Amino acid sequence: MSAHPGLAYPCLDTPRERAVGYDAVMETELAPARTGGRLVELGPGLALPGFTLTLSPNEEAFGEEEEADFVYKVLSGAVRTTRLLSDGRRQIGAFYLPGDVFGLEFGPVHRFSAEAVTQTDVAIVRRSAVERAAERDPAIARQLWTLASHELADLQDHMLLLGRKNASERVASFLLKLSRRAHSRVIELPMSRCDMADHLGLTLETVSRTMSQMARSHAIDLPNARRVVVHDLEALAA
Amino acid sequence: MSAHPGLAYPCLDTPRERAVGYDAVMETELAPARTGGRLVELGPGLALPGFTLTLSPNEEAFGEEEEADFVYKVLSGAVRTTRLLSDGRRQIGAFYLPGDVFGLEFGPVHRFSAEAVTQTDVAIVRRSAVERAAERDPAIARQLWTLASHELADLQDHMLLLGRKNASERVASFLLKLSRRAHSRVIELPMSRCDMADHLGLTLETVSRTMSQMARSHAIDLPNARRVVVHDLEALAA
DNA sequence: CATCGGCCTTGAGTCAGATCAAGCCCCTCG
DNA sequence: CGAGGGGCTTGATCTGACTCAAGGCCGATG
Repeated sequence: MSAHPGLAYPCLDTPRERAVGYDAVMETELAPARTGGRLVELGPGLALPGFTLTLSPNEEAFGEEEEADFVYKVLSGAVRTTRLLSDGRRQIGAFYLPGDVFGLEFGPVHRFSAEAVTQTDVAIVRRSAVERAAERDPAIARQLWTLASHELADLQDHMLLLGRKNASERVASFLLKLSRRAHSRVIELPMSRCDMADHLGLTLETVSRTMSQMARSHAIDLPNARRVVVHDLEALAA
Repeated sequence: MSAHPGLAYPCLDTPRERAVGYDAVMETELAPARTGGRLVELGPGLALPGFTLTLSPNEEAFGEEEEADFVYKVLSGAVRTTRLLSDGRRQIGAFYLPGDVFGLEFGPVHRFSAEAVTQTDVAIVRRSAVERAAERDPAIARQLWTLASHELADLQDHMLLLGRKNASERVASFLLKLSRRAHSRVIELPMSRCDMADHLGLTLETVSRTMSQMARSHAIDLPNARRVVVHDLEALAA
Protein backbone atom coordinates (compact mmCIF):
# COMPACT_ATOMS: atom_id res chain seq x y z
CA MET A 1 0.00 0.00 0.00
CA SER A 2 2.97 2.31 -0.31
CA ALA A 3 2.48 5.52 -2.26
CA HIS A 4 4.93 5.95 -5.06
CA PRO A 5 6.11 9.42 -5.94
CA GLY A 6 3.90 11.03 -8.56
CA LEU A 7 5.53 12.00 -11.82
CA ALA A 8 5.47 15.74 -12.18
CA TYR A 9 4.93 16.85 -15.78
CA PRO A 10 3.38 19.81 -17.50
CA CYS A 11 -0.14 19.62 -18.80
CA LEU A 12 0.58 18.33 -22.24
CA ASP A 13 3.82 16.51 -21.70
CA THR A 14 3.45 13.37 -23.68
CA PRO A 15 4.60 9.87 -22.93
CA ARG A 16 4.51 9.13 -19.27
CA GLU A 17 6.58 6.57 -17.57
CA ARG A 18 4.74 3.70 -16.11
CA ALA A 19 4.54 3.99 -12.36
CA VAL A 20 5.89 0.87 -10.76
CA GLY A 21 4.77 -0.87 -7.61
CA TYR A 22 2.55 -3.61 -8.92
CA ASP A 23 4.76 -6.56 -8.30
CA ALA A 24 4.39 -6.10 -4.59
CA VAL A 25 0.64 -5.76 -4.90
CA MET A 26 0.29 -8.82 -7.05
CA GLU A 27 2.30 -10.85 -4.60
CA THR A 28 0.29 -9.78 -1.60
CA GLU A 29 -2.91 -10.27 -3.53
CA LEU A 30 -2.02 -13.88 -4.10
CA ALA A 31 -1.91 -14.50 -0.39
CA PRO A 32 -4.82 -12.49 0.90
CA ALA A 33 -5.19 -14.10 4.27
CA ARG A 34 -1.69 -13.18 5.30
CA THR A 35 -1.50 -9.64 4.03
CA GLY A 36 -4.74 -7.96 4.96
CA GLY A 37 -7.06 -8.70 2.03
CA ARG A 38 -10.58 -7.31 2.34
CA LEU A 39 -13.89 -7.57 0.59
CA VAL A 40 -14.41 -5.04 -2.19
CA GLU A 41 -17.99 -4.25 -3.14
CA LEU A 42 -17.95 -3.74 -6.90
CA GLY A 43 -21.71 -3.42 -7.10
CA PRO A 44 -24.73 -3.88 -4.85
CA GLY A 45 -24.38 -7.43 -3.56
CA LEU A 46 -21.23 -8.03 -5.57
CA ALA A 47 -18.39 -8.23 -3.06
CA LEU A 48 -15.13 -10.00 -3.86
CA PRO A 49 -11.84 -10.34 -2.02
CA GLY A 50 -9.29 -7.73 -3.00
CA PHE A 51 -6.80 -5.16 -1.81
CA THR A 52 -6.35 -1.46 -1.41
CA LEU A 53 -3.64 0.70 -2.84
CA THR A 54 -2.80 4.39 -2.69
CA LEU A 55 -1.86 6.31 -5.82
CA SER A 56 -0.02 9.62 -5.81
CA PRO A 57 -1.18 12.42 -8.11
CA ASN A 58 -0.53 11.47 -11.75
CA GLU A 59 0.51 7.95 -10.86
CA GLU A 60 -0.78 5.33 -13.26
CA ALA A 61 -3.12 2.57 -12.13
CA PHE A 62 -2.55 0.92 -15.48
CA GLY A 63 -1.30 1.90 -18.92
CA GLU A 64 -2.65 1.55 -22.42
CA GLU A 65 -2.07 -1.90 -23.90
CA GLU A 66 -1.25 -3.29 -20.48
CA GLU A 67 -2.84 -6.59 -19.50
CA ALA A 68 -6.19 -6.08 -17.82
CA ASP A 69 -5.61 -8.23 -14.74
CA PHE A 70 -7.48 -6.16 -12.18
CA VAL A 71 -10.74 -4.33 -11.71
CA TYR A 72 -10.62 -1.14 -9.66
CA LYS A 73 -12.90 0.82 -7.42
CA VAL A 74 -12.22 4.36 -6.27
CA LEU A 75 -12.35 4.72 -2.47
CA SER A 76 -11.21 8.33 -2.24
CA GLY A 77 -9.71 10.87 -4.63
CA ALA A 78 -10.26 10.75 -8.39
CA VAL A 79 -9.00 8.86 -11.43
CA ARG A 80 -8.96 9.79 -15.11
CA THR A 81 -8.77 7.47 -18.11
CA THR A 82 -6.79 8.86 -21.02
CA ARG A 83 -5.85 8.07 -24.59
CA LEU A 84 -2.97 9.78 -26.31
CA LEU A 85 -2.23 10.67 -29.90
CA SER A 86 1.39 10.21 -30.97
CA ASP A 87 1.99 13.96 -30.92
CA GLY A 88 0.80 14.30 -27.34
CA ARG A 89 -2.78 15.38 -27.84
CA ARG A 90 -4.75 13.80 -25.06
CA GLN A 91 -8.36 12.77 -24.62
CA ILE A 92 -9.66 12.06 -21.15
CA GLY A 93 -12.46 9.56 -21.54
CA ALA A 94 -13.93 9.85 -18.08
CA PHE A 95 -13.29 10.79 -14.49
CA TYR A 96 -13.99 8.27 -11.75
CA LEU A 97 -14.98 9.46 -8.28
CA PRO A 98 -15.33 7.61 -4.97
CA GLY A 99 -17.64 4.64 -5.41
CA ASP A 100 -16.99 4.31 -9.16
CA VAL A 101 -15.61 1.13 -10.69
CA PHE A 102 -13.10 1.39 -13.52
CA GLY A 103 -10.77 -0.83 -15.49
CA LEU A 104 -13.53 -3.35 -16.18
CA GLU A 105 -12.33 -4.58 -19.56
CA PHE A 106 -13.82 -7.04 -21.98
CA GLY A 107 -10.66 -7.84 -23.89
CA PRO A 108 -7.30 -9.03 -22.60
CA VAL A 109 -5.64 -5.59 -22.49
CA HIS A 110 -6.62 -2.09 -21.40
CA ARG A 111 -7.42 0.26 -24.23
CA PHE A 112 -6.56 3.38 -22.28
CA SER A 113 -4.43 4.31 -19.31
CA ALA A 114 -5.80 5.30 -15.93
CA GLU A 115 -4.06 7.80 -13.68
CA ALA A 116 -4.79 9.31 -10.32
CA VAL A 117 -5.88 12.95 -10.55
CA THR A 118 -5.12 13.62 -6.90
CA GLN A 119 -3.89 11.32 -4.18
CA THR A 120 -6.28 8.43 -4.49
CA ASP A 121 -7.13 5.22 -2.68
CA VAL A 122 -8.36 2.40 -4.88
CA ALA A 123 -9.48 -1.12 -4.14
CA ILE A 124 -8.47 -3.79 -6.62
CA VAL A 125 -9.92 -7.19 -7.38
CA ARG A 126 -8.37 -9.81 -9.58
CA ARG A 127 -10.18 -9.98 -12.86
CA SER A 128 -10.04 -13.75 -12.88
CA ALA A 129 -11.94 -13.73 -9.59
CA VAL A 130 -14.59 -11.50 -11.11
CA GLU A 131 -14.93 -13.74 -14.14
CA ARG A 132 -15.18 -16.88 -12.06
CA ALA A 133 -17.86 -15.30 -9.91
CA ALA A 134 -19.82 -14.22 -13.00
CA GLU A 135 -19.75 -17.73 -14.43
CA ARG A 136 -20.97 -19.20 -11.16
CA ASP A 137 -23.81 -16.75 -10.66
CA PRO A 138 -25.93 -15.18 -13.41
CA ALA A 139 -26.95 -12.43 -10.99
CA ILE A 140 -23.32 -11.38 -10.73
CA ALA A 141 -22.97 -11.49 -14.49
CA ARG A 142 -25.98 -9.18 -14.69
CA GLN A 143 -24.36 -6.83 -12.17
CA LEU A 144 -21.32 -6.58 -14.39
CA TRP A 145 -23.43 -5.87 -17.44
CA THR A 146 -25.12 -3.09 -15.50
CA LEU A 147 -21.78 -1.55 -14.63
CA ALA A 148 -20.72 -1.73 -18.25
CA SER A 149 -24.09 -0.34 -19.25
CA HIS A 150 -23.63 2.92 -17.37
CA GLU A 151 -20.14 3.21 -18.74
CA LEU A 152 -21.44 2.88 -22.27
CA ALA A 153 -24.29 5.32 -21.71
CA ASP A 154 -21.84 7.91 -20.45
CA LEU A 155 -19.62 7.41 -23.46
CA GLN A 156 -22.57 7.93 -25.80
CA ASP A 157 -23.52 11.14 -24.04
CA HIS A 158 -19.98 12.32 -24.17
CA MET A 159 -19.71 11.68 -27.89
CA LEU A 160 -22.71 13.91 -28.47
CA LEU A 161 -21.04 16.56 -26.32
CA LEU A 162 -17.74 16.33 -28.21
CA GLY A 163 -19.32 16.18 -31.62
CA ARG A 164 -22.07 18.74 -31.40
CA LYS A 165 -21.91 21.08 -28.40
CA ASN A 166 -20.19 24.45 -28.14
CA ALA A 167 -17.79 25.48 -25.40
CA SER A 168 -20.30 26.80 -22.87
CA GLU A 169 -22.62 23.84 -23.38
CA ARG A 170 -19.71 21.49 -22.79
CA VAL A 171 -18.64 23.16 -19.58
CA ALA A 172 -22.24 23.47 -18.41
CA SER A 173 -22.94 19.79 -19.06
CA PHE A 174 -19.81 18.83 -17.19
CA LEU A 175 -20.58 20.94 -14.15
CA LEU A 176 -24.18 19.79 -14.08
CA LYS A 177 -23.08 16.19 -14.18
CA LEU A 178 -20.68 16.71 -11.29
CA SER A 179 -23.35 18.57 -9.37
CA ARG A 180 -25.91 15.83 -9.90
CA ARG A 181 -23.33 13.26 -8.96
CA ALA A 182 -22.46 15.10 -5.73
CA HIS A 183 -26.14 15.73 -4.90
CA SER A 184 -25.06 19.27 -4.18
CA ARG A 185 -24.85 22.66 -5.83
CA VAL A 186 -21.36 23.01 -4.43
CA ILE A 187 -18.72 21.14 -6.36
CA GLU A 188 -15.10 20.50 -5.44
CA LEU A 189 -13.14 20.01 -8.64
CA PRO A 190 -10.37 17.50 -8.14
CA MET A 191 -9.02 18.10 -11.64
CA SER A 192 -7.12 20.97 -13.24
CA ARG A 193 -8.46 23.18 -16.02
CA CYS A 194 -6.18 21.24 -18.33
CA ASP A 195 -7.80 17.93 -17.35
CA MET A 196 -11.23 19.44 -17.88
CA ALA A 197 -10.13 20.75 -21.27
CA ASP A 198 -8.77 17.38 -22.34
CA HIS A 199 -12.04 15.78 -21.29
CA LEU A 200 -14.25 18.34 -23.02
CA GLY A 201 -12.25 18.68 -26.23
CA LEU A 202 -11.32 22.31 -25.53
CA THR A 203 -8.20 24.22 -24.50
CA LEU A 204 -7.58 25.10 -20.89
CA GLU A 205 -7.88 28.81 -21.73
CA THR A 206 -11.34 28.28 -23.19
CA VAL A 207 -12.44 26.35 -20.13
CA SER A 208 -11.15 29.11 -17.88
CA ARG A 209 -12.75 31.89 -19.93
CA THR A 210 -16.05 30.03 -20.10
CA MET A 211 -16.19 29.53 -16.36
CA SER A 212 -15.26 33.16 -15.73
CA GLN A 213 -18.05 34.20 -18.10
CA MET A 214 -20.51 31.97 -16.26
CA ALA A 215 -19.46 33.53 -12.99
CA ARG A 216 -19.84 37.05 -14.43
CA SER A 217 -23.38 36.18 -15.55
CA HIS A 218 -24.13 34.73 -12.10
CA ALA A 219 -24.86 31.23 -13.42
CA ILE A 220 -22.18 29.97 -11.04
CA ASP A 221 -19.99 31.23 -8.22
CA LEU A 222 -16.26 30.60 -8.20
CA PRO A 223 -15.09 31.09 -4.60
CA ASN A 224 -11.78 29.73 -5.82
CA ALA A 225 -10.46 27.94 -8.88
CA ARG A 226 -11.31 24.46 -7.61
CA ARG A 227 -14.72 25.16 -6.09
CA VAL A 228 -17.92 25.86 -8.04
CA VAL A 229 -21.37 26.76 -6.75
CA VAL A 230 -24.04 26.09 -9.36
CA HIS A 231 -26.84 28.64 -9.49
CA ASP A 232 -28.60 28.71 -12.81
CA LEU A 233 -26.76 26.38 -15.09
CA GLU A 234 -29.86 24.92 -16.71
CA ALA A 235 -30.76 28.32 -18.10
CA LEU A 236 -27.23 28.83 -19.29
CA ALA A 237 -26.95 25.47 -20.97
CA ALA A 238 -30.13 26.09 -22.94
CA MET B 1 -40.59 -8.99 -43.90
CA SER B 2 -42.45 -6.24 -45.69
CA ALA B 3 -40.50 -3.08 -46.38
CA HIS B 4 -42.19 0.02 -45.07
CA PRO B 5 -41.80 3.24 -46.98
CA GLY B 6 -38.81 5.22 -45.78
CA LEU B 7 -39.51 8.63 -44.36
CA ALA B 8 -38.00 11.21 -46.64
CA TYR B 9 -36.58 14.16 -44.73
CA PRO B 10 -33.83 16.65 -45.23
CA CYS B 11 -30.48 16.13 -43.60
CA LEU B 12 -31.10 17.91 -40.36
CA ASP B 13 -34.82 17.60 -40.01
CA THR B 14 -35.32 16.79 -36.40
CA PRO B 15 -37.73 14.47 -34.69
CA ARG B 16 -38.47 11.48 -36.83
CA GLU B 17 -41.56 9.45 -36.66
CA ARG B 18 -41.14 5.94 -35.49
CA ALA B 19 -41.38 3.49 -38.33
CA VAL B 20 -44.00 0.88 -37.60
CA GLY B 21 -44.04 -2.74 -38.59
CA TYR B 22 -42.84 -4.46 -35.45
CA ASP B 23 -46.06 -6.00 -34.31
CA ALA B 24 -46.04 -8.31 -37.27
CA VAL B 25 -42.45 -9.24 -36.67
CA MET B 26 -42.97 -9.95 -33.03
CA GLU B 27 -45.90 -12.17 -33.80
CA THR B 28 -44.05 -14.19 -36.38
CA GLU B 29 -41.06 -14.38 -34.11
CA LEU B 30 -43.16 -16.02 -31.47
CA ALA B 31 -44.02 -18.87 -33.79
CA PRO B 32 -40.77 -19.45 -35.62
CA ALA B 33 -41.47 -22.89 -36.96
CA ARG B 34 -44.46 -21.75 -38.91
CA THR B 35 -43.19 -18.51 -40.35
CA GLY B 36 -39.69 -19.16 -41.59
CA GLY B 37 -37.46 -18.57 -38.57
CA ARG B 38 -33.77 -19.13 -39.16
CA LEU B 39 -30.55 -19.34 -37.23
CA VAL B 40 -28.76 -16.01 -36.84
CA GLU B 41 -25.04 -16.15 -36.16
CA LEU B 42 -24.32 -13.29 -33.79
CA GLY B 43 -20.72 -14.33 -33.30
CA PRO B 44 -18.47 -17.25 -34.15
CA GLY B 45 -20.26 -20.26 -32.73
CA LEU B 46 -23.08 -18.14 -31.38
CA ALA B 47 -26.13 -18.91 -33.47
CA LEU B 48 -29.65 -18.34 -32.19
CA PRO B 49 -33.07 -18.60 -33.80
CA GLY B 50 -34.33 -15.35 -35.21
CA PHE B 51 -35.87 -13.57 -38.16
CA THR B 52 -35.00 -11.31 -41.01
CA LEU B 53 -36.50 -7.97 -41.83
CA THR B 54 -35.98 -5.39 -44.56
CA LEU B 55 -35.67 -1.71 -43.71
CA SER B 56 -36.16 1.09 -46.23
CA PRO B 57 -33.73 4.01 -46.29
CA ASN B 58 -34.11 6.08 -43.10
CA GLU B 59 -36.47 3.59 -41.53
CA GLU B 60 -35.88 3.05 -37.84
CA ALA B 61 -34.92 -0.35 -36.44
CA PHE B 62 -35.54 1.06 -32.99
CA GLY B 63 -35.82 4.46 -31.35
CA GLU B 64 -34.17 6.11 -28.38
CA GLU B 65 -35.74 5.08 -25.07
CA GLU B 66 -37.51 2.21 -26.73
CA GLU B 67 -37.38 -1.16 -24.98
CA ALA B 68 -34.39 -3.20 -26.03
CA ASP B 69 -36.16 -6.43 -26.92
CA PHE B 70 -34.06 -7.50 -29.88
CA VAL B 71 -30.48 -7.83 -30.96
CA TYR B 72 -29.73 -7.11 -34.62
CA LYS B 73 -27.25 -8.18 -37.23
CA VAL B 74 -26.79 -6.43 -40.55
CA LEU B 75 -27.09 -8.78 -43.51
CA SER B 76 -26.87 -6.21 -46.29
CA GLY B 77 -26.96 -2.44 -46.49
CA ALA B 78 -25.94 -0.18 -43.60
CA VAL B 79 -27.33 1.11 -40.33
CA ARG B 80 -26.47 4.21 -38.29
CA THR B 81 -27.04 4.79 -34.58
CA THR B 82 -27.93 8.36 -33.69
CA ARG B 83 -28.55 10.59 -30.71
CA LEU B 84 -30.33 13.91 -31.05
CA LEU B 85 -30.15 17.16 -29.14
CA SER B 86 -33.48 18.88 -28.61
CA ASP B 87 -32.68 21.51 -31.26
CA GLY B 88 -31.98 18.89 -33.91
CA ARG B 89 -28.22 18.61 -33.73
CA ARG B 90 -27.39 15.02 -34.39
CA GLN B 91 -24.52 12.73 -33.49
CA ILE B 92 -24.10 9.46 -35.33
CA GLY B 93 -22.37 7.10 -32.94
CA ALA B 94 -21.45 4.43 -35.44
CA PHE B 95 -22.22 2.85 -38.78
CA TYR B 96 -22.90 -0.87 -38.96
CA LEU B 97 -22.08 -2.79 -42.12
CA PRO B 98 -22.92 -6.34 -43.22
CA GLY B 99 -21.80 -8.79 -40.54
CA ASP B 100 -21.97 -6.25 -37.71
CA VAL B 101 -24.15 -6.77 -34.67
CA PHE B 102 -25.96 -3.79 -33.15
CA GLY B 103 -28.61 -3.04 -30.58
CA LEU B 104 -26.89 -5.20 -27.98
CA GLU B 105 -27.94 -3.29 -24.87
CA PHE B 106 -27.10 -3.81 -21.25
CA GLY B 107 -29.99 -1.86 -19.79
CA PRO B 108 -33.73 -2.28 -20.42
CA VAL B 109 -34.00 0.47 -23.08
CA HIS B 110 -32.01 1.63 -26.08
CA ARG B 111 -29.99 4.75 -25.48
CA PHE B 112 -29.94 5.76 -29.13
CA SER B 113 -31.99 5.14 -32.21
CA ALA B 114 -30.90 2.99 -35.13
CA GLU B 115 -31.91 3.74 -38.71
CA ALA B 116 -31.18 2.19 -42.05
CA VAL B 117 -28.85 4.29 -44.17
CA THR B 118 -29.84 2.53 -47.39
CA GLN B 119 -32.21 -0.33 -47.98
CA THR B 120 -31.02 -2.86 -45.45
CA ASP B 121 -31.68 -6.45 -44.47
CA VAL B 122 -31.23 -7.22 -40.81
CA ALA B 123 -31.59 -10.40 -38.80
CA ILE B 124 -33.11 -10.07 -35.36
CA VAL B 125 -32.90 -12.28 -32.30
CA ARG B 126 -34.96 -11.93 -29.16
CA ARG B 127 -32.87 -10.49 -26.41
CA SER B 128 -34.36 -12.85 -23.87
CA ALA B 129 -33.09 -15.75 -25.98
CA VAL B 130 -29.62 -14.24 -26.00
CA GLU B 131 -29.66 -13.80 -22.25
CA ARG B 132 -30.89 -17.29 -21.61
CA ALA B 133 -28.17 -18.70 -23.82
CA ALA B 134 -25.54 -16.65 -22.02
CA GLU B 135 -26.65 -17.93 -18.64
CA ARG B 136 -26.55 -21.51 -19.85
CA ASP B 137 -23.14 -21.30 -21.44
CA PRO B 138 -20.21 -19.22 -20.19
CA ALA B 139 -18.61 -19.44 -23.63
CA ILE B 140 -21.61 -17.62 -25.08
CA ALA B 141 -21.42 -15.02 -22.33
CA ARG B 142 -17.78 -14.50 -23.27
CA GLN B 143 -18.79 -14.10 -26.92
CA LEU B 144 -21.16 -11.33 -25.95
CA TRP B 145 -18.49 -9.59 -23.90
CA THR B 146 -16.22 -9.73 -26.92
CA LEU B 147 -18.87 -8.11 -29.09
CA ALA B 148 -19.36 -5.38 -26.49
CA SER B 149 -15.59 -5.05 -26.21
CA HIS B 150 -15.12 -4.07 -29.84
CA GLU B 151 -18.02 -1.68 -29.55
CA LEU B 152 -16.41 0.02 -26.58
CA ALA B 153 -12.99 0.17 -28.22
CA ASP B 154 -14.52 1.87 -31.24
CA LEU B 155 -16.27 4.40 -29.03
CA GLN B 156 -13.03 5.23 -27.25
CA ASP B 157 -11.25 5.75 -30.55
CA HIS B 158 -14.06 7.90 -31.78
CA MET B 159 -13.99 10.09 -28.70
CA LEU B 160 -10.34 10.81 -29.33
CA LEU B 161 -11.23 11.69 -32.92
CA LEU B 162 -14.07 14.00 -31.89
CA GLY B 163 -12.14 15.64 -29.08
CA ARG B 164 -8.72 16.12 -30.56
CA LYS B 165 -8.47 15.67 -34.32
CA ASN B 166 -8.87 18.29 -37.04
CA ALA B 167 -11.10 17.98 -40.07
CA SER B 168 -8.69 16.23 -42.41
CA GLU B 169 -7.56 13.82 -39.72
CA ARG B 170 -11.18 12.97 -39.00
CA VAL B 171 -12.04 12.30 -42.61
CA ALA B 172 -8.79 10.40 -43.15
CA SER B 173 -9.39 8.19 -40.09
CA PHE B 174 -12.90 7.47 -41.26
CA LEU B 175 -11.88 6.52 -44.79
CA LEU B 176 -8.98 4.42 -43.53
CA LYS B 177 -11.29 2.55 -41.20
CA LEU B 178 -13.74 1.83 -43.99
CA SER B 179 -10.89 0.78 -46.26
CA ARG B 180 -9.46 -1.58 -43.64
CA ARG B 181 -12.90 -2.92 -42.98
CA ALA B 182 -13.52 -3.58 -46.68
CA HIS B 183 -10.02 -5.07 -47.18
CA SER B 184 -9.86 -2.87 -50.23
CA ARG B 185 -8.57 0.48 -51.35
CA VAL B 186 -11.87 1.04 -53.13
CA ILE B 187 -14.69 2.09 -50.84
CA GLU B 188 -18.37 2.37 -51.61
CA LEU B 189 -19.87 4.90 -49.24
CA PRO B 190 -23.42 3.95 -48.32
CA MET B 191 -23.92 7.19 -46.38
CA SER B 192 -24.39 10.79 -47.45
CA ARG B 193 -21.95 13.61 -46.73
CA CYS B 194 -24.39 14.74 -44.08
CA ASP B 195 -24.26 11.38 -42.32
CA MET B 196 -20.48 11.45 -42.45
CA ALA B 197 -20.50 14.97 -41.03
CA ASP B 198 -22.81 14.01 -38.19
CA HIS B 199 -20.55 11.09 -37.39
CA LEU B 200 -17.33 13.10 -37.52
CA GLY B 201 -18.56 16.20 -35.73
CA LEU B 202 -18.20 18.41 -38.81
CA THR B 203 -20.53 20.07 -41.31
CA LEU B 204 -21.33 18.45 -44.61
CA GLU B 205 -19.58 21.30 -46.42
CA THR B 206 -16.36 20.68 -44.51
CA VAL B 207 -16.50 16.97 -45.28
CA SER B 208 -17.04 17.71 -48.94
CA ARG B 209 -14.26 20.30 -49.10
CA THR B 210 -11.85 18.02 -47.24
CA MET B 211 -12.47 15.13 -49.60
CA SER B 212 -12.11 17.40 -52.63
CA GLN B 213 -8.82 18.64 -51.22
CA MET B 214 -7.64 15.06 -50.68
CA ALA B 215 -8.53 14.26 -54.27
CA ARG B 216 -6.69 17.37 -55.52
CA SER B 217 -3.57 16.26 -53.61
CA HIS B 218 -3.96 12.74 -55.03
CA ALA B 219 -4.33 11.10 -51.63
CA ILE B 220 -7.61 9.66 -52.89
CA ASP B 221 -9.59 9.37 -56.10
CA LEU B 222 -13.24 10.32 -56.24
CA PRO B 223 -14.68 8.65 -59.35
CA ASN B 224 -18.03 9.77 -58.03
CA ALA B 225 -19.44 11.14 -54.79
CA ARG B 226 -20.11 7.74 -53.26
CA ARG B 227 -16.94 5.94 -54.31
CA VAL B 228 -13.47 6.55 -52.91
CA VAL B 229 -10.16 5.02 -53.96
CA VAL B 230 -7.55 5.36 -51.23
CA HIS B 231 -4.03 6.09 -52.45
CA ASP B 232 -1.89 7.71 -49.81
CA LEU B 233 -4.10 8.43 -46.87
CA GLU B 234 -1.56 7.38 -44.26
CA ALA B 235 0.75 10.17 -45.37
CA LEU B 236 -2.11 12.60 -45.37
CA ALA B 237 -3.34 11.63 -41.94
CA ALA B 238 0.12 12.11 -40.43
C1' DC C 1 8.91 35.78 5.30
C1' DA C 2 10.72 35.76 0.61
C1' DT C 3 11.03 32.91 -3.31
C1' DC C 4 9.65 29.64 -6.48
C1' DG C 5 6.77 26.98 -9.40
C1' DG C 6 2.26 25.31 -10.66
C1' DC C 7 -1.95 26.73 -12.00
C1' DC C 8 -5.18 29.98 -13.39
C1' DT C 9 -6.82 34.18 -15.66
C1' DT C 10 -7.02 37.57 -19.14
C1' DG C 11 -5.95 40.01 -23.45
C1' DA C 12 -4.87 40.43 -28.49
C1' DG C 13 -4.63 38.48 -32.75
C1' DT C 14 -5.37 34.52 -35.85
C1' DC C 15 -7.45 30.79 -38.21
C1' DA C 16 -10.05 26.45 -39.00
C1' DG C 17 -14.31 25.36 -39.66
C1' DA C 18 -19.20 27.10 -39.67
C1' DT C 19 -22.58 29.65 -42.08
C1' DC C 20 -24.83 31.51 -45.94
C1' DA C 21 -25.53 31.29 -50.74
C1' DA C 22 -25.24 29.79 -55.46
C1' DG C 23 -24.91 26.55 -58.82
C1' DC C 24 -24.01 21.77 -60.59
C1' DC C 25 -24.66 16.81 -61.18
C1' DC C 26 -27.33 13.04 -61.73
C1' DC C 27 -31.23 10.24 -61.01
C1' DT C 28 -36.13 9.71 -61.32
C1' DC C 29 -40.40 10.36 -63.18
C1' DG C 30 -43.77 12.14 -66.20
C1' DC D 1 -36.42 14.21 -73.48
C1' DG D 2 -37.35 17.83 -70.14
C1' DA D 3 -38.48 19.10 -65.43
C1' DG D 4 -37.80 18.54 -60.71
C1' DG D 5 -35.35 17.50 -56.70
C1' DG D 6 -32.02 15.62 -53.64
C1' DG D 7 -27.38 15.48 -52.77
C1' DC D 8 -22.86 17.39 -53.72
C1' DT D 9 -19.50 21.04 -54.60
C1' DT D 10 -17.63 25.51 -54.34
C1' DG D 11 -17.14 30.40 -53.06
C1' DA D 12 -17.42 34.35 -49.79
C1' DT D 13 -17.76 35.72 -45.34
C1' DC D 14 -18.00 35.28 -40.44
C1' DT D 15 -16.94 33.74 -35.87
C1' DG D 16 -15.96 30.75 -31.89
C1' DA D 17 -12.27 28.69 -30.21
C1' DC D 18 -7.24 28.38 -30.52
C1' DT D 19 -2.64 30.36 -30.05
C1' DC D 20 0.61 33.13 -28.08
C1' DA D 21 1.84 36.00 -24.41
C1' DA D 22 1.81 38.32 -20.03
C1' DG D 23 0.76 38.61 -15.43
C1' DG D 24 -1.60 37.13 -10.99
C1' DC D 25 -2.67 33.88 -7.28
C1' DC D 26 -1.42 30.69 -3.93
C1' DG D 27 0.52 26.94 -1.66
C1' DA D 28 4.98 24.73 -0.83
C1' DT D 29 9.63 25.22 0.59
C1' DG D 30 13.87 26.77 2.55
